[in-house]
Amino acid sequence: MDTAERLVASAQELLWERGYVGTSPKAIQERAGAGQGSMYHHFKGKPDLAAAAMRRSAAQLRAQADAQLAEGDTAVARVGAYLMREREPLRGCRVGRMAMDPEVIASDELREPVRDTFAWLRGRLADIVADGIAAGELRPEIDAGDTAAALAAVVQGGYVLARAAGDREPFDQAVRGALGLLRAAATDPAA
Amino acid sequence: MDTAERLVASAQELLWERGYVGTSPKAIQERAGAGQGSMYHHFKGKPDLAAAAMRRSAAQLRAQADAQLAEGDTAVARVGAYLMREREPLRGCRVGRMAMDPEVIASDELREPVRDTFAWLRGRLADIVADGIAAGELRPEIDAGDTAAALAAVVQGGYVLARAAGDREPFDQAVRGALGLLRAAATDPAA
DNA sequence: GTCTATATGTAGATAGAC
DNA sequence: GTCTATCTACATATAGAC
Repeated sequence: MDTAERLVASAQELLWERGYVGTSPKAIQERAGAGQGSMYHHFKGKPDLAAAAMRRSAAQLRAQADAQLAEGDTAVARVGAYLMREREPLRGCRVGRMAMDPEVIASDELREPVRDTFAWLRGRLADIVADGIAAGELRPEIDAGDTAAALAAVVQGGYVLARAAGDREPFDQAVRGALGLLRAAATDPAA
Repeated sequence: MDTAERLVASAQELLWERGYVGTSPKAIQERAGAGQGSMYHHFKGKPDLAAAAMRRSAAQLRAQADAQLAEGDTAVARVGAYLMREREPLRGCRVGRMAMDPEVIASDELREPVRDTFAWLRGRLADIVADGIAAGELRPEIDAGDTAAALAAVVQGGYVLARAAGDREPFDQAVRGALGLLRAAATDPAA
């Protein structure tokens, strides 16, 4: 891995752990084993490096989610594969975390990967729920877009609950609870 | 409002907007119209003032939620009153936001009000869902604790989605979606 | 490409006068 | 109780040598 790659990887880790405001160029350099001059040679400054790191994290998260959402043959199974995937709730979401940062939200360039990631995720989930309704698996009373937003929100909010508790259990409860509610919305809840 | 109160109120606002790491003592003083010496006279330092501000915000949030959760006579109505209450999704949750801050999570004193707030909220929601199941309003297949965690998570995650999008709509979709799923878990979904 | 030197501002606090 | 002075460290760069 060359220096520029190490800087991006270090920035990804630190942004995940400490957010944008809490991450200094110096800390990134130290973690990457690179000097000041080196960082400013490869990147224009902190916002530039952070944007590269966030685009990378967003792409990785999307690839991961894409694989999980393809697992299973029913809507409930596919959503379940996404919800129940192995996570580290106490670390939070490396993309969602950025949405709470005022400087990220204030900058179009920094907010873009975050916005696109969740817009894409909600769209994918909405398609799966809509397919489930069309196939007669899910009750037609539920709205596909609203349900998709709720499912995406449960994961993001689960991170908040787990970190607040200092314990992963609330996260696990939240995703189990969401899946339980989705099963209740099936035309045959016993399935 | 005396100086100490103004300092706490200013700290509450800034912690909400910028988080713990992003809030400086100087910024708090300026917003409160107080000098350095004044702040260090009333509080031991930034962590001490922040802890006071967070306890205040936690108490206010809890009082608000307590009122909403008492509205209505069925479980679905009470949860609905809580979910659909007027909020400002783009500002995020002033308590939940703190859970993403590494320095808050690392300090027992700072994390305490956040932990207690969500433990209390999940408990209240779980009681309401359990009552709904006991009354025959909600299907017994759903777990009260898991469902409560999912409902609390939807609100917190809704903030993330709205801020990511730069638009309140995903928040509104998420709470509507959660309520729709809860209605589907009613023994009489048409009600 | 990487290094060291330098610069300006802020973070977070202490000391002591008033 | 509040003010001003002072302090050490860090944030975020730029300049120019190697």
